[in-house]
Parts: sequence; structure tokens; C-alpha cells
Amino acid sequence: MMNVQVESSSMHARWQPSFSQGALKLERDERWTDFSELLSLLRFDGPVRHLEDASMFRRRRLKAGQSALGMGRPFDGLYVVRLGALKTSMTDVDGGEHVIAFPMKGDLLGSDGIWHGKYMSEVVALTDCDLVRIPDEALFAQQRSCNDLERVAYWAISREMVQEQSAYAMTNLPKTEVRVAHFLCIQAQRFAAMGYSPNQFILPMTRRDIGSYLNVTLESVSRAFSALRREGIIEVERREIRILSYEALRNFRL
Amino acid sequence: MMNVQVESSSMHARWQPSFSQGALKLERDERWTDFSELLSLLRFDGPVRHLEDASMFRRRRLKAGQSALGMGRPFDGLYVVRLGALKTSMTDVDGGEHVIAFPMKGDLLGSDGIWHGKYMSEVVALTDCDLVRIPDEALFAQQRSCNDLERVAYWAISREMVQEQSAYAMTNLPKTEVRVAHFLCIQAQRFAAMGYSPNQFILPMTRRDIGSYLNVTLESVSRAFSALRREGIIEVERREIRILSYEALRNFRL
DNA sequence: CGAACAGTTGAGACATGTCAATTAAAGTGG
DNA sequence: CCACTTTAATTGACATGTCTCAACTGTTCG
Repeated sequence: MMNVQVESSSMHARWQPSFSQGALKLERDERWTDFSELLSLLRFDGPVRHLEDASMFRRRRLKAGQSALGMGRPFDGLYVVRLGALKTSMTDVDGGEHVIAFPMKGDLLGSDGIWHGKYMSEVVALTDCDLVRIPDEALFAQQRSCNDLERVAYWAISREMVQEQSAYAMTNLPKTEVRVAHFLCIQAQRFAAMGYSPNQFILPMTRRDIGSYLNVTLESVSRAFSALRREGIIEVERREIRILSYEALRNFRL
Repeated sequence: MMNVQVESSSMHARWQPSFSQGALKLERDERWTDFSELLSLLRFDGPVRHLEDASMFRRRRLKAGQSALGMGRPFDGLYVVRLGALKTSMTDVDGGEHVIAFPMKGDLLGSDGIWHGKYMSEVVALTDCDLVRIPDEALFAQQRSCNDLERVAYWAISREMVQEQSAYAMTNLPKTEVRVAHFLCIQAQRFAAMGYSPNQFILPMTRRDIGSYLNVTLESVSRAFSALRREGIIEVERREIRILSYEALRNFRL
């Protein structure tokens, strides 16, 4: 029943594919997201002109471990995380993996793919995920039904850029423990922004991933967690984190 | 004479300010760049529909040391470097400066300002500079004369993002000397892309800036230069670099 | 000419990387 | 369902690369 309404709405959008093939499969595996839900997902706070826009965006399910975007695969649009946690990484000259970001609900994926027309980083699902696709045809449509989408895309890409810059800047904090403390603060803020508890959460990534993100070894990360636990600032049990004093965590130096 | 032609062309563009005030001053200090020059500056290689677009873009001169974009200042557009070298940096939580990029000819500035409507990083000129402004009105125009500009903006922002990601990824190369070697390779490539000699160039930034960019101290950078000189891979004289073996530099490990 | 800045080099302290052992958890297959 | 394997995480001992502090030089700028 949902599908009927969705399908008819989507007909207004120029770039929607037809249902000519595999309709039954689509009905079972795919869902759709409308423009206003996309905006609230992104937490877009700017002005919007055409909220009644009928554009529908296809969703994409991923199981933990699956690749969302592959390095070198042709660019087919941007994706917004609706559910789940992922890991964005690049392979450097020496073949080593470097983690760039941990996208979660509301984050944008794939903006590095516009330049060369192929994605420049690898994105894998750390948990089961649900993505919303903003197809390239929608981004580059010649005469657009609304250029709200364009404005939102600029906005979201710019946000990605700032967050990445901040992550980059974090790596010049001198000591591992300070970086880890800061990392936990950021995570807490992000969980809060998504509507979850900022004081108790489960990290979706491994110590190795965190280490790669912060440019330290996994052992150093582990030691830093233990040190923060000894100081009574957090509780750690594998990937389960409880923040006992956010203030102490935020002001942690040395 | 140049000014007359420029002025009349610029009248076609909606967002151009009038010449009602300070016309004489503008004639002396300001110049204009047209759309096709902008594209060649950016080294844009994609398809363009309206090359005859009459949009003119205002230039902006900077002396070495001047601030191009200030952290927190309201977003008024993107800028493309036409001449000179700059330094982009963020101030982290502890008040320390972290260098994010060294923009040069053809690079884009200010894309981190779209999100909050204010620039999130500080950009200062390392040498005298000449910038071309792409005003926010042009980016967000409701009915655009051409949406080529939009496509180019996406493209350029995406490129910035990739380059920043690569810089971020570079910092997890284990040892200082490897990072510095890689940094020099990148610089050589950039000078080559700008049409200058890739084997002999003058670095516009200090050792401290390089260190901040690579997350090492200025002393470590200096030692790395000396080590590479001892190995016969480069010649160094203060900021003047000569690459004796690009292959050795590129393959440098440990 | 003196002051401030940029860069080089050295010596010592120390944080982090490296290697290794151990435990717990999760996935695999009979 | 239980061995079996694999992976994640913790912790220790040791080596070492980098930071810190310092002295010294050359350059630039007022």
C-alpha cells in the first residue's frame, strides 16, 4: 500500500527510473524517502522554497561488512545515511588504509566522487545500514523542478568538508590520550544530535579503526581508554562506553 | 580601454554591483575575469554548455601576510586563486593552529563557509595574491543564466575535498622523512600542473607550516630535509628546493 | 645597526611504536 | 551443540623516533 503512493509520487520526478523491470523485487527490497524527510535527516536548517516537492529518493539497504561506495567505482550520486554506522577510508601510497570518517545517521557520503566521476574513497558498513540515494541526474538536472536540492547539496557537502577538516586538525593534538578524549567528546555530541544518549553508547568501530582515524596504533588507543578509565572519567567494556564526566573529558589535557 | 569592455560585459550578469561609487578606484585596483578564464584557471575538463556566458568575476588583490578569508567572517562566496600562494588553517580546541592546505593557482577557497554561512578556516596570503571571487549570489541564483557555474562549483569543491582527504591520509605515514618526501612529491606535481618546473621551486611556507601540515615539529621537518639532502635525493637551501631524483623521492621509504 | 624571525643542529627525555603473550568474544564447520 | 579458528582487545617489556629545550647562524626588516 505504501508502495502505490510512493510510486505515483515518484512519477513527477524526471530522473526516476521506470518500474519496467524487477517490480516485485523492488517492492520487497526498496523503499522511498521524500524530500522533507531527507531534509530532516540531514538536519538542514536553512530556508526551503518548495517543501511540497514530489521528488522521491530511493533507499538502499546494506548488511554489516558490505561496501557502500567503492573506490574507483563510477559516481552515481550522493547518499545520506538513514540508519547505521559506516567507515570511510582511503588507501594511501604504501597500500595502508587510512580512516577518514565514521558516517552515521544524517551524514553525507560520496561527495568526493564528483570530481573525477568516480568515488575516491572506500565506504563500508560497520552495522546494518539504510542509505538514501540522491542520484547524479537529480544534482545536475538542466532545468530543475526545484533548486532547493542543489542548495541543500552545497550545504551538506560543505558540512562534510568542515567535519573532515576538524578531524584532520584533531590529529595535531600532541598526545594520544588527548586525541582519544576529544574523539569520545565528538562521538557523544554526534549521538546526542541523532537523539541518542550522549553518555552511554556503543562504538561501532574497532580500536584499529579509531587508531587509523587518530593516527596512532591500536595499542595506544587501548591504553588511552584504560588510562581514562583509571582516572574515573569514563567506563569502558569493549566497545561499550559510558561517560562519567563529560566536563572532565572535554577539558582533558596532558 | 580594457575597462570599458569589461564593464559593459558585466552588465549582463545579475549579481554584479553597479559602478556608481568609487569608479576611479575600481578602475585602478580591480580587474575582472570571465567565465572561460575561470574554467581554465580551475583546469576544469568537463563539458560546458554556455561558453559565451557573459558573467564577469571580480578579482581581489592581496599582499603577502594579508588575510584572504577570516574564520567566522560571513560567507560571501568562493574564491579561486589566480596568482600566489596561501595557507589555510584552523584553530583547534587548545588554541593551536593547524594547517590544512596550501592553496595555489587554480585552487578553490571558502567552500567550508557554505554550511554555517561563515568561513570556518583562516586563509592568509603567503605571497602577493590575486583571487577571483565567485559571489554567493551567483551560486544560489534562483533562475540562473547558466547552471554551468553550479556544475563547476560542485566539481571544484569535490576536488578540494579529495585533496584534503589525501593530505589527511598522508599523516598516517609512519615516519617524518617519508611524509616530507611525499609532501615534496605533491608540491612538485602541483608546480608541474601550474606550468612551472617540477624539479626546482621555492616553497612559499615556513618549516613550521609544513610541520603543522604533516603533524610533526618544525625541527623534525628541518632534519628530514637534511636527511634527504645527505642521501643525494634533493638539494635544499632554505626554501629553495631542487629535486635531484624524483623517482628516489617518490619511492622513499623508511 | 639591532631586533625579530627562519632555519639548522645537538643532547636528553619520554611518549609511542613494535613485538609478544593472554583473554574474551564471535564466527565456522562437523 | 561443541571443538576449532579467527578476530578484537588488553597489557607488558623494550626499542626508538620524535618532542623538548637549547645554542647558534643567516636573513629580513624597521
